[in-house]
Amino acid sequence: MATSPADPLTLEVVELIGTVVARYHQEYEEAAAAHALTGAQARVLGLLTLEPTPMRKIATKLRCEPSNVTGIIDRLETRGLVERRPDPADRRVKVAAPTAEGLATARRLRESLRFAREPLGELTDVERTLLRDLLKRMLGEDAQV
Amino acid sequence: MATSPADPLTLEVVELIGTVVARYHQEYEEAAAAHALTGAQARVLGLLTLEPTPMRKIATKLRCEPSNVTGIIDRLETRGLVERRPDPADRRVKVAAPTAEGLATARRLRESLRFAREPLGELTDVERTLLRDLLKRMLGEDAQV
DNA sequence: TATTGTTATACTCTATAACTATA
DNA sequence: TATAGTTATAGAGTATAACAATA
Repeated sequence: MATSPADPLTLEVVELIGTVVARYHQEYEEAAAAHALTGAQARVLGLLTLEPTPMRKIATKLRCEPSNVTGIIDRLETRGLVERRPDPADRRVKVAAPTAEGLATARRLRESLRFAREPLGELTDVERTLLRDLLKRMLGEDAQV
Repeated sequence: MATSPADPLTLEVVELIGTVVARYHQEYEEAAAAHALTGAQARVLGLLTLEPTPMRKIATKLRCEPSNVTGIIDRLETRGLVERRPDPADRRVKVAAPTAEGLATARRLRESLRFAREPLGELTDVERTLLRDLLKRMLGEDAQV
């Protein structure tokens, strides 16, 4: 507690972060909608492009109940963007994996996410490095998604 | 376009911002849930504590359709946190305003939002000032919510 | 005629609980 | 027994379209 909750500087930074969060979300949803995806569908598809993932693990990463994942994958599968594969090692497990079309959609989606790339263009390399280090320290050692 | 999309430093900062966004949202939803509110309800209640607001204007600020606001205000009103007031100047307009209990709930909610206040405690005043200025430049002149 | 708010409808996301098939 | 995934159910947020009251 080095800082009082009412510290004006801290409150200003908190508000700025709130603005960043709002803008980020807005752009993400818009980019997803431009590909006829919901935000949740886009997030899951993005996850799967990193690595085909069992249903249960998707739920853990999304911090939601496993029953929700069933529906999201259902809808992505209906669209031909994802498929369920059996796990040879454990027949209870179903591994969700992107199709070729799913990979292509995810790539286009990623490229359309201008946010934080365009605004960062306003900064110099030195400033970006500074920002990176400040965010890292703010997030602590465990700064993984 | 001063920066290539593939610039590793930029990508790292984008990822860090993504982490901040994810953590911020998670904490916001948890804080809202701790007060038996959904995220949308908490956001609207927070808005109204700044200023009683016509339904239409709430929709604009939330960037959603006016029909959605009806439901959100309905639920807040049922809980006794918000009330609809007629606008003397235009009888079509209904102004949503927080009740005394709504104001108290909003204040407790605000105080429970530790995010970005606690992590910022890791930084010195100089660093916080630096972070503020970088975020401001990143967001541009129109850095309003 | 245009605008404000509401209703009706449909879809998605969400959690909870019960179910199945495996382990 | 325990675990992975699903189904059923209900509540909430969302958009669209049609509507009543008012401007």
